[in-house]
Amino acid sequence: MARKAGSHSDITGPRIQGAALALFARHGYAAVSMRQIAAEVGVQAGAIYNYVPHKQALLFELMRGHMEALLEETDTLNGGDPLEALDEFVRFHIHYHLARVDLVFISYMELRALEPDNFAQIEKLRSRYEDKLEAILRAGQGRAFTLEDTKLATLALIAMLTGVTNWFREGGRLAPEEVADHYVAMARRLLSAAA
Amino acid sequence: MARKAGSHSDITGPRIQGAALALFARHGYAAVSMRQIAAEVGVQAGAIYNYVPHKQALLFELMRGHMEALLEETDTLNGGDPLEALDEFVRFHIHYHLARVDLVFISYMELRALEPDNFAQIEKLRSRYEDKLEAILRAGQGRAFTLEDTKLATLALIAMLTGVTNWFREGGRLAPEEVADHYVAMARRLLSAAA
DNA sequence: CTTTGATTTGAACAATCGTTCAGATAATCA
DNA sequence: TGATTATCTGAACGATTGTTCAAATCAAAG
Repeated sequence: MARKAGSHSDITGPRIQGAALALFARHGYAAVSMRQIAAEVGVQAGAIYNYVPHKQALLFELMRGHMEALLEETDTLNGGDPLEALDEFVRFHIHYHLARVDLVFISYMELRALEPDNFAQIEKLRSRYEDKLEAILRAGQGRAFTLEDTKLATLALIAMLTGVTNWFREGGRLAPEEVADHYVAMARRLLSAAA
Repeated sequence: MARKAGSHSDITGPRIQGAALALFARHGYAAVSMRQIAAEVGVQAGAIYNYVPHKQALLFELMRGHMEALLEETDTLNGGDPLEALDEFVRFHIHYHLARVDLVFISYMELRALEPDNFAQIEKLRSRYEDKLEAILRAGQGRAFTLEDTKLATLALIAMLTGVTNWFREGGRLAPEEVADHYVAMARRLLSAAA
């Protein structure tokens, strides 16, 4: 037996990525074998190497794709005055992250598994995202917002917002929209923003 | 060669735990081998099994010890009125966690690596800790604090506080005491607490 | 100084790891 | 239809995994 009926790279390629994503999120990069990923797709381990040069690239491409899509999306945010920009950012962050819990999860948890060069690339993208929020806070500092330490507030806010992916469950007590509403309110309070 | 000069379980035991902690934190549980841990201690892999029945127990005992020590410490907090209790909790959390970044890190990151029974045990301990903060918020709800959703505020607060272990660096811009001051202020604002 | 018990080595185990590749089959194109 | 290309299998590779255990050596006790 060799090539399988109906086989096509446009189908198998994405399925490999999807299986890797799900398995990495559930068990961790190091704990998942190429054979497990292949089995999930219904293929032999060797077939994966038609799509990816090695296991590390499988992880790196997932992260890079996620971070770059995230940055691209944030570029479409309008902005307006600092208070409006904050609300918009918080709302976007919550919705975007809740729709991609697995990607968010591995992009944070598996940083250790990246080789140094790859790690540096991802870190650069991550800090570019943080900078966007920091710019909003800095623009409103002393006027729309009251904060002693902008950098610290940025980090605290991001941690608070991203933490939502840890406990949120589809079909739980709150819908994503309600969660976003609450976090907008909490973010405003955290920054002593005018109502 | 067999038993080594100066060997004693009171020394080797803790060193194995320490090496496991450091390596798990840096590379992740699944990515660390028993031989790496042994090498760090200066011993052969087989020697570890005089102290631990298997690799999983090495991780589990680290987590359990951490969570139980954490809970025991929080029992010594005085309390007072809700606002005082909040300040005290925040300050304790920051200091305690900053002094044990590796333990905090693995207790959060390696939950996936726990077998179901062990996971359930750790989760129970973790939720007991969260309950303590939630009780403080609930005690002050509508009076000392203004919050629409106590459970959500608890989770947001914990995420914000624990996030500090991700970026804090010894010898950085802020000392732990200053970090704690800022987080106390931010926590108060998040809950719209009276100054 | 002898005996007992604690501690470690070093080799071995079956299983699994990431990765390679020649050969086989299916899809596609002429 | 026949030739070409894309896709996958299945076996193999050396390395590494967690774990076990008899034998060896050291520490402690009598």
